Amino acid sequence: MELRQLLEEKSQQNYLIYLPNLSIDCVVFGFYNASLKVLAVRLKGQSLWGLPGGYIQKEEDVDSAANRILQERTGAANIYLQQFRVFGNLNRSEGFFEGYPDDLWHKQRYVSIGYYALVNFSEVNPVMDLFSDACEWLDVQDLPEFMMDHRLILDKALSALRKQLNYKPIGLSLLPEKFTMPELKKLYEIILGKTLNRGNFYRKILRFGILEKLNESRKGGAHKAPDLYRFDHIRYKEALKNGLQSEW
Amino acid sequence: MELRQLLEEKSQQNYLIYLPNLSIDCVVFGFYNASLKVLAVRLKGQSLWGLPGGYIQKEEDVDSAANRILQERTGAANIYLQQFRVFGNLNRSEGFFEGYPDDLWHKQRYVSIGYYALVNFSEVNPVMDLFSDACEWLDVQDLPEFMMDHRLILDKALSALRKQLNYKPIGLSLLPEKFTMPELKKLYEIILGKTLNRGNFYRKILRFGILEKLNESRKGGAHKAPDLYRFDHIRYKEALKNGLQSEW
DNA sequence: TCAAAAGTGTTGGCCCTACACCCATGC
DNA sequence: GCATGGGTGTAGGGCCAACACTTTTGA
Repeated sequence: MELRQLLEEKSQQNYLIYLPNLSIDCVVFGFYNASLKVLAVRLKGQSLWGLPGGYIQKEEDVDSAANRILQERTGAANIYLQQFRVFGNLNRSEGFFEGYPDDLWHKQRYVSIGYYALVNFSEVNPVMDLFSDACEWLDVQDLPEFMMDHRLILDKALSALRKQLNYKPIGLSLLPEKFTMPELKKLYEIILGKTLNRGNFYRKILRFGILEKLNESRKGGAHKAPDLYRFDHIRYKEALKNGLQSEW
Repeated sequence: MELRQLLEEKSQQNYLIYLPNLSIDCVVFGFYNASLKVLAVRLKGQSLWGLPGGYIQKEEDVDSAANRILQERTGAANIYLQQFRVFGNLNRSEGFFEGYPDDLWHKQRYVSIGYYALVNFSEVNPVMDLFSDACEWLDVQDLPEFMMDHRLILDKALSALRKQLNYKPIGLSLLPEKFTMPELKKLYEIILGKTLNRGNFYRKILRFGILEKLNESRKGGAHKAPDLYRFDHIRYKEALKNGLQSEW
């Protein structure tokens, strides 16, 4: 079915179910093949990509709404989800639904609450919905054009994530159960957008005391087999709560 | 006039002017008499205090709305204003307008966008509005009970501010033009909730390179007269943009 | 002259940088 | 063996905490 017809059919119903003028946009990060990925959707018949998003039910907490929206898209529950910013400029979706009737639900002015999520790539199955004809992982290093201000939202999410590296551990939600130091280092490097010194990274990460070294190594690749680690979940959660870095 | 009558009169009008279900709450910090203050209002005939807040006009950016609301309350423009979090729980104002008609504007479910502001205490004149019978500075160390979830919002603002100390300079908006090191140290101590070592604080702050030492001292107090400093605005703004502390 | 506050000096330890050096592996 | 990447060692500098010392002021 065509997008226009679908939107107009849903429009009336949405006014009854959801809070008006409010939306949620999710920036879902995954890590795969030594690169950072973002979940993106493409509306039927459109060329531009967008972030997965949705609306808040009239009788639903905002955080619950974000969780629900994410679960619909990924099939995964209990995802690490972090509200990071509100996008409330008047003109942020200007002209996007031009030609559609003015009372169309989707043509409202939206104040959007931005969340970012960190997920284990292999546990996620991107799910399309009625309005989209694509829901895929895109590489953060090589992004196509996005609709409305979704590229801005993505950039702000990345910079919020980058800030978080300075006082919280990361990786438990993004990496598989077992991983190597070079993989963890690569993750940091991609988020930060710069290369790090190997030895110094090893020592700094180990000093955090959130890693457990396993008696195994990742065989099979060329060259020396790197040691495998996993996170100590208890210490990791403590570090999440108490913060890592030097404070006043 | 009584609160109820006032609210009911404004109610209809508000539906025309503002976006429904959305509000803004401002945590306005000031520094005076060696203690941290917060601007609070009290609704007519109510015992509990609340944060100054307001609504977003249908044709207004969210950030502009926050600025407008603050200017109405403080008379000051160009205030340092920072969005820090959305409060979107369903039950956050539960029962507050019990007994009022269900279609009252103020009885809606609100998703509130939290901002904190840093202002120069002496440049602010707290302004009451129609609905309140008090608008005052309260001491952060000695707070009364607040309505709804406003105490939570205040606490989250403080902790956001505390986090900001780790990567941004502070003080330009809170202190007078000229100030002493003990005053700046006191400001940090109050925000952080702990005492700092004098010598180490001096050196660390000076190393930031955002202070200019003046050839004056604050005479008049007992004991040795402390040197006066002021911020180098150019370097201060650079530090605000680039961040201060150690990063990856 | 004395107490209290402001300002400066000093010491040891830790972390950070940079780089060098080994080790393991596939070709 | 050799190139490549993984893991560890090390030397120098800077920041940090803690504490001691000096200076300045009003009473």
